[in-house]
Amino acid sequence: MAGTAPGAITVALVDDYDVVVVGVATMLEPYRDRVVVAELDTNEPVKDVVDIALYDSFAQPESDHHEVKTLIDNPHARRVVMYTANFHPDLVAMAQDLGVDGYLSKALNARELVEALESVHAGERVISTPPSKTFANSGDWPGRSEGLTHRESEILALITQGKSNAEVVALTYLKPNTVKSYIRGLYRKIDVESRTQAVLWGVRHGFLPDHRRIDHWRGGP
Amino acid sequence: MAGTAPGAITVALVDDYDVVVVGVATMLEPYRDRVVVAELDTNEPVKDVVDIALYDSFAQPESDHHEVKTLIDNPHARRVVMYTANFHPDLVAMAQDLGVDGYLSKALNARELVEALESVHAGERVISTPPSKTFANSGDWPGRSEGLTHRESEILALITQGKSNAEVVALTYLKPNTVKSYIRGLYRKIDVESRTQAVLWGVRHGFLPDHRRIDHWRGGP
DNA sequence: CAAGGTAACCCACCTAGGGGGGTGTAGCAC
DNA sequence: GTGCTACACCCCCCTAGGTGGGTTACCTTG
Repeated sequence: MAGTAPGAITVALVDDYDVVVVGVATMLEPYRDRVVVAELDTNEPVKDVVDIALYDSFAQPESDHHEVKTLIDNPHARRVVMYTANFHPDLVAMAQDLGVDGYLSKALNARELVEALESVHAGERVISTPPSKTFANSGDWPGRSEGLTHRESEILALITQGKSNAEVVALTYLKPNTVKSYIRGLYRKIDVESRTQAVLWGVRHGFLPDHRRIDHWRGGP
Repeated sequence: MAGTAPGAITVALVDDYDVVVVGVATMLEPYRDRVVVAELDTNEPVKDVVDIALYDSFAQPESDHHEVKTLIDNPHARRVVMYTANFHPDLVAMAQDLGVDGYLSKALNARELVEALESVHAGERVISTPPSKTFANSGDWPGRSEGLTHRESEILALITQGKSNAEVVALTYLKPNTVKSYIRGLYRKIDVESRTQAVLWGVRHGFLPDHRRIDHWRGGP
């Protein structure tokens, strides 16, 4: 990262997909005097202590709170903030129980996100209100340029990881029929007629995780 | 390719999988004074005229005779020989109707293969007798080192190309139940529990075609 | 304001795919 | 010979996955 602004909040983006990480980083770029993305090179072990670890929930076992727990227990991150589009009550409750310092919506625009991060940094616990608006300005995700929505991409990512419908249901907190609807929709968009073909499309379009986000937070240096 | 032996038969190996091509080439290496693999760099267009194009049927639309037709029509190959493990009567008949100069079994060992190629080169039409022995000494195929049999690999390759069971049946001239048996067997061997996971295993283990074998035979220079 | 997109959900229906067993052949190794 | 494996085939059974229709609600855009 280029010259760290003195006094700026340092943030580590935690996500398995480089596109997503880069997307959020780009979104925050204009505010680099207030928020600096310190940990972008996600394949390197965590070197320094950051002010905030921003855990992006894209295509991730959202019910798997181990990862968030790992972050919270890790002294390299002073605060831990969830950054998600999913506001299922169970998820919000779980995150708060774990002790996250923020639960921020992907519907926030860059300015709002920066403000929320500053509040968290100041010691506040910030919980976004459930969104119900689109994530048009919330970074990037694989498949976006091909016309897939955030949700569709998320589900395709899970499928491309070899997950079954039942697993996708468990991970997204959606209903089985809803998951099926999304799958059908995305099949049409990417022009395939089976799950295996969708997986192949996925691996060719960056839907395989580029790394395991949490690895370098486990057993630090 | 190293120094071409004068008088040796030149052979082009036609297959989508580099491992397979390399495997056959290695098998023929000891006989380089009699048979020289001239077209190994499969991503290059066909430069010269070869004596024989050896069409390896691994994981290929075997019913799709367009490819063989393309070879036969191409002046860069003096003779066209099928090299296959599949001796379904329809396939043999089809190949002969198309006018192939040989239909050779993968069960042949290197010496036998060389002799057969020499016979073809001399003007004979050589049709191997149905094998009913294993292909232990017939080159290489993806997944071999992981303990998959030739058939299992072939079917996994087709699945990894996004084919349905019905398509695999059509392509291999096997019965639906047989295909299912193989699939179940290979799931156990590679330790997966769904088709999508098998596809992912496949892409990670070289089951995606490295190129389209027939491309450089179409519309030559 | 209407139209269009997105999100979340619902139902009934059907078949492809996967799980469990089984048969017989042949060749290879001991 | 006995055992082992590869190959090819068979049966029944069941559920995951895929298809074709919906609904409601919200927000954005023309």
